[in-house]
Amino acid sequence: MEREDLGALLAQLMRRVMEAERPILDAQGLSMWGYAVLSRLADQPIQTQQALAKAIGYDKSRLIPLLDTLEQDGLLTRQPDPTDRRAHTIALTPEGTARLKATKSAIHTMEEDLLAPLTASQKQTLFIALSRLKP
Amino acid sequence: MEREDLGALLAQLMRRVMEAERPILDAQGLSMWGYAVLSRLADQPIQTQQALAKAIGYDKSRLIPLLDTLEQDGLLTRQPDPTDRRAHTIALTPEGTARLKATKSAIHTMEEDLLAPLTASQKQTLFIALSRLKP
DNA sequence: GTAGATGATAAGCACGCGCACATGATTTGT
DNA sequence: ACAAATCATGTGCGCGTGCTTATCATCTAC
Repeated sequence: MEREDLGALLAQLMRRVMEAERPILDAQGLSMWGYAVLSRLADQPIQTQQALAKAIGYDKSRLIPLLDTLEQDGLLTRQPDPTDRRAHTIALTPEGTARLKATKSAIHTMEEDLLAPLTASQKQTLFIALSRLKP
Repeated sequence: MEREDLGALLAQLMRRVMEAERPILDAQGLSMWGYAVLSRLADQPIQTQQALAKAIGYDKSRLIPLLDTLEQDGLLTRQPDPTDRRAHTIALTPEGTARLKATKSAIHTMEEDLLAPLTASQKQTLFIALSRLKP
C-alpha cells in the first residue's frame, strides 16, 4: 500500500488553511505577509530587516513596501538604530500588538475548528512533528 | 504558552519539501504539476479534464497546455471518449507509469530522509492527521 | 584611511498563477 | 426540437513572486 506524497498532503492542507485564514485577515486589514511580519516581530527581537525577510521567507526587496504600509497603518515603527546607523530598529506599536493578538486569536479559533477531526493526542503529535521538521 | 500557527508551520515545511523535490523532478524531466497529474491519473480513473484540474487544485485553462506537453513526452494519451464525444479519456502510457514510479520512489526516499527526526509512531500519526484533514 | 562588506531602498524583468471570458462541439432537460 | 448546461480549448488581464542590479549611507578590516 502506497502512502500519499507528503508534499501533496501538505499542499492540500495548506490550501484549506489559507482559504480559512483569508476572511479573518481581511477582517483585520492584514495581508498574509503582514501577519507573518507582525508574528515574527512579536516572537523575538530581530536585528535587521533582511533577517526579518529571511525569517519569514519573504523577498527582502518586497519587504520594504510591506513595512511601509504596516508603518502607515500604525502597527509598527522604524527607528534608526543608534548602534548602527545603517540599520533600522523595528518595533510593534501597542496597536500593532493588539491587532496581532486579535488576529492570532481568531486564527487559532479557526484552526481548532479545522483540527476538530483529530484527537487531542493526534493534534499534539501533529504540532510536535511539524515543529521538529520545519528546519 | 502560545503554540505556533499551523499555517506558518505548514508553509515552512512545504518550502523544505519543495526545495528537496525540485532536483528530483528536474532529473526526471517533470514539473511539479506534471507530477501531480501523473500521480492523480495513476491513483484512480478520472472522468473529465476539469475533474482532474479540480482534483489536483490546478487551473483548468492552464491544464490544457500541461497535458499537451505530457502527451508530447509520451507519458499519457488523450482519446476521444466514446460515451461522450465532448470529453477526452486520459490514460497513462507504460512510459508514463514507469516515469511516475521512478519519480515517486525517489521522492519517497527523500521524504524518509527528511522525516528521519521523527519516530515511526510520530511519522504514522503525521500522515494519518494530514490525510484526515486534507479534504 | 582606504577598500570592501553590509544595510535600506528603488526599479525592472520574466514567470506562474487565478480568473474571467469566448468559442465550438455535444449532451441533457423539458 | 430547442434552450441550457457541459466539455475542451484558447486568450488576455492583473497580481504577486523571486531575482537582479543600482544607489547611497555607514560600518569593518587591514
